[in-house]
Amino acid sequence: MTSSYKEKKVIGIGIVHELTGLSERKIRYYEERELIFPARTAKGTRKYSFSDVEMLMEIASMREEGVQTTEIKQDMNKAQKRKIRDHMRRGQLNAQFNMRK
Amino acid sequence: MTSSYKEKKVIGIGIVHELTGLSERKIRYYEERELIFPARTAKGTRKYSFSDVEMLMEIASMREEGVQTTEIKQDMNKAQKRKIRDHMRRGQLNAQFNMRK
DNA sequence: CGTGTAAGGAATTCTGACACG
DNA sequence: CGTGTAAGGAATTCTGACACG
Repeated sequence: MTSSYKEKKVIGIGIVHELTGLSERKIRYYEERELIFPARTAKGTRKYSFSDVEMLMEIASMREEGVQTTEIKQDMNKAQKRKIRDHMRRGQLNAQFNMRK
Repeated sequence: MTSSYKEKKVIGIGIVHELTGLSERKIRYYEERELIFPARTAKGTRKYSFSDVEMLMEIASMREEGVQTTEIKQDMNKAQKRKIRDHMRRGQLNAQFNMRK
């Protein structure tokens, strides 16, 4: 059930700029590099979630350390795989648990 | 600590319209009647929180039942007082608890 | 590669008002 | 009282491009 406020794409780019301190140019560029995935309204304006905002802040600090967008993307993929692996392991444990009762 | 995503004023009126189904006219009118209190950006555009969105949905259903905005506001005040009363009672209990240990 | 900027258009939002009831 | 709408202006956002490096 991933329908929390944190994931809802409702924030305009102007507010994201205020929240993160990043220029709109940068925000759009990180999307182009596929580091974030805003939604679009019917007429094409971008909408971000609080999750996206947090990701942007992480991107910002990595960029400050000189990390390139490509590397950031690789890190994201690793983190994602770790998450899936953990998720599956938990599923297995639950399966075992259910077998026993 | 009321700094959760739910309270952050980051949503434009267009999205609030999509989320609630209310016309922008209605949304602005309920503000005029002091039922909701959006923030304003530096240049004057309204920003709402998820909390405001929820309140709007409650307002919407009360209006459908024919409840007038004035009455809705009174209900809000009652709910608010109840909240404060409960909050204080809890504070008292905590105080007593702390006395004993 | 990452980011700034000027350009022109399209979409958004704002206010005050008139309308109806 | 509650809500729609047309009006005109101001602010927002979008894309594609040129610039620098």
